[in-house]
Amino acid sequence: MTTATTMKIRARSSSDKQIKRRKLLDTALDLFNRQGYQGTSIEMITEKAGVSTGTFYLYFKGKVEIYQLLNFEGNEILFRLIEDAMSWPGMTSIARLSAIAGAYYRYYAEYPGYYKISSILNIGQKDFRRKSEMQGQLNQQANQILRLIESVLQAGIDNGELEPVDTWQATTALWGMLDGLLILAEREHQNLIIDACDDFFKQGLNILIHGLLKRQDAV
Amino acid sequence: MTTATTMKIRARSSSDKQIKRRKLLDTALDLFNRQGYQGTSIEMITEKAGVSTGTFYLYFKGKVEIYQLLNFEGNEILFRLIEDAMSWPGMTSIARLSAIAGAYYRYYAEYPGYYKISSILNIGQKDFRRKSEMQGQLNQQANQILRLIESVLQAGIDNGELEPVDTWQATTALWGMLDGLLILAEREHQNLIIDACDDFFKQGLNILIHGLLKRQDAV
Amino acid sequence: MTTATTMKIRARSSSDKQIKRRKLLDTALDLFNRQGYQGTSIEMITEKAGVSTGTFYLYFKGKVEIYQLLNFEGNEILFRLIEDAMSWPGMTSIARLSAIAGAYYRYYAEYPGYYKISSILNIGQKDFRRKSEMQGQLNQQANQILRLIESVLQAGIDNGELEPVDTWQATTALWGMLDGLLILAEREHQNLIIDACDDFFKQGLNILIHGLLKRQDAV
Amino acid sequence: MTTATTMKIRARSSSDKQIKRRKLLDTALDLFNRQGYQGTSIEMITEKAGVSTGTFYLYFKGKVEIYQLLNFEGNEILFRLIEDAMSWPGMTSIARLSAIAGAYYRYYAEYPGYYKISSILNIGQKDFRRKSEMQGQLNQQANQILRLIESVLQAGIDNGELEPVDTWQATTALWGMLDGLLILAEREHQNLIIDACDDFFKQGLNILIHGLLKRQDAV
DNA sequence: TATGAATGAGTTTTCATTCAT
DNA sequence: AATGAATGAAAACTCATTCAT
Repeated sequence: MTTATTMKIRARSSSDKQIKRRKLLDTALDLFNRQGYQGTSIEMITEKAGVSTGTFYLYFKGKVEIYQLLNFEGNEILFRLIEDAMSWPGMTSIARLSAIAGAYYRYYAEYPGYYKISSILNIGQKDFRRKSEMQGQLNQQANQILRLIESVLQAGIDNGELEPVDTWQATTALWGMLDGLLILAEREHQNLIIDACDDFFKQGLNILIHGLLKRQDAV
Repeated sequence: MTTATTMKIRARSSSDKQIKRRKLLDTALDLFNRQGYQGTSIEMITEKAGVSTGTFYLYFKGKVEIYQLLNFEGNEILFRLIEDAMSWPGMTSIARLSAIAGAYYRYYAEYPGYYKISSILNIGQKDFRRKSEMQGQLNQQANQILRLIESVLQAGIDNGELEPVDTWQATTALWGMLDGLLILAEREHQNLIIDACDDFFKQGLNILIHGLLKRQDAV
Repeated sequence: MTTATTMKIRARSSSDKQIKRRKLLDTALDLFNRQGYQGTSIEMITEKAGVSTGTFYLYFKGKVEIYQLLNFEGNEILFRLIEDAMSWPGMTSIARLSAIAGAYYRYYAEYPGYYKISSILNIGQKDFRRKSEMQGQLNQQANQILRLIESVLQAGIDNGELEPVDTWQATTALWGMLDGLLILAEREHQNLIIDACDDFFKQGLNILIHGLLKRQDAV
Repeated sequence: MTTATTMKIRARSSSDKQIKRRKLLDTALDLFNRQGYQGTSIEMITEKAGVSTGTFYLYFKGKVEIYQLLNFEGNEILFRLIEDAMSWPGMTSIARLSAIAGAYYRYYAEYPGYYKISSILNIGQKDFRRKSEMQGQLNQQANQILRLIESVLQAGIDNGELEPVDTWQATTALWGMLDGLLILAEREHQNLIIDACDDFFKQGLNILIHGLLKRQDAV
């Protein structure tokens, strides 16, 4: 029993395990962002996290799983940010939509690592052919968010703030636009065309919301 | 003695070579769409195209090159569609914007393969670190399109149709939104939530354009 | 539970690893000798060594590295043989030169594998263009040997045994001649012309040394 | 029959063929020197020589053959140089040996391309396993040269100029030494240690010949 | 639990040679 | 005689995953 000093400490308690697991997740997130999914090997992750290759497989089924778990986490963060932004009573629907957009932007700005792996990176679809149980969960999460927005739009229509549009269409439109703005922002940012991301996003949102306001003319 | 279109024919004339080249490009496009970039091997492409491995390298420098060439082609198609859509004299700026969006939608609907490899797929960034000569061209192409839109917006502002907004911001906003809509459409389409893509896209655009029209109120 | 020397054993201890590493080095040396550098593939080495392809890369960076390591080892053996041969006190310079030659011959005779890869084989220069860190070390080793000989010649001149010739020229001459003799011996040996290599080498050396002795007439 | 202007001219006459053949040989020699044997592809040779890939195989059986033919040519040149150097009547044996060495040096200095492919470059032996008919001829040539030297030594011994040594041993010794000197010269030349190759070679030869002169003492 | 050596299928790419034209 | 498109068997190297310890 004299190995204590040099050997790596085993995760005896459940919290030790959690710490190790977290470390692996964080390291993977960082590397997926920097090197891409394909460009990140398990060995890179484990080495940087200070564990052995084999240990990785004690915590995760494989490379795909850890990637999907990170996406899951990201979606949860985003969902919570959006919920928080909408939780103040007495907001108008427009203000709520604005808050949702703001939350998405915060997610993009404050959790770029999570944002980027879901939107920018993409995996050779082959990897996902089989293990799709979690993929289902991921889609569910995305849907939850959309449903939240839809409910806000519905409320806005109900109280006369907004035009009576098809709520699901308007929801996807809104979300798609926000998404598109961020993707473009990200893309152009790298090309140094956009510097003030913040403004860029607000301006886009502004135009969009005006389009939803009542008293608009048809094309 | 007509060789017709059967395989295993030696490409003697330059047009034979063009046909073979096209076959390879088309096959690659198909596979990139189905399996992703990383998930598609040279062998898959050549086997499906009915040529040997070596032949591939007779026509292309490597996997990266064929991928970039396909992107280039896609961008060209899109650019031409947009130009065509705008080429009618006597259109209002609003109508022109509408036409641009319509062209983008047509691109998405009629050339889904091209659309998908540029927007949906993404490559392990590593592969593109070095060979960036063509990458430069690709960025230029994307820019050309944005500049086109910007000029339309500017014209709309000049003739009083549109609010005097920052044209570059509005351009990126518009494009980003269109992009985002299509991405979402694509994503949701797979989940079978959206069936009438067409309507969905039009509705989104409608909302957007109203936001740009004059006489809008500020948030 | 002694694992003995059977294959397919996991190298747990560091000495196990050393054994496996050695096995790979020895196998490579053998194959380089028999098939040449280009004619030897990694697969040949690993198959003969009883490990998988991947294992090779666990121990060496690549084919070039293992080749250079073998050259390095060979040079070290030669250097040690020469040092040993000269280490007896009270030898005349002539005797020392003779001992050096003898050591070189021993190297040729007892470590033919090492001898051959450095002198006979040659690599497609392309492979060595870049990775030259070790190549530098290899050149240094070769130089060390030449400097050793030079010092012996200098001593011989200083004590009047030898003609006062340019020591560096004489050194390279001596070494080149030894080298040439062995190369010819090797070449002819394959053609079965020379059987008594030993004598052949001694005779050559004899002639050479007489040329260096004092009291010689000029041509 | 209107293709005359643009098409490449066919080798109608036998001399046309010879010219094309020579061009291929010369180009190959140049490239083998610069890129090494493995580093030179048939395509490189044909492109530089201005013919098509297929044409190469009209003139040569393959890559190995052209390499061996070049070696053959080189040996012939060397043999003729040596013959020429010895052809003057009334030379002493010592002078003849000196002349042979000079001829070898001239070969090295004036036909470096030929010299280098035979001594410095080497081929993965695998390539030579089968096609050894020509290899036999090459060995014969080398032998011819050695026999020539042997006859000179014999004459020198017969007329009392030289010690009565074993002529074959002395021959191989002499030749091996010359060879070794040039190899070292070449090697060190690249490392910039030797600048005056000429002197270096003469000095080595000088030492050697003195060793063969009569009235030498035994070791 | 934890390790990390071992695996081997899989990938991109090269090139001597062939053969239809 | 000449072409050059086509071939396909290598080759070097990678890496997710396994499993003996």
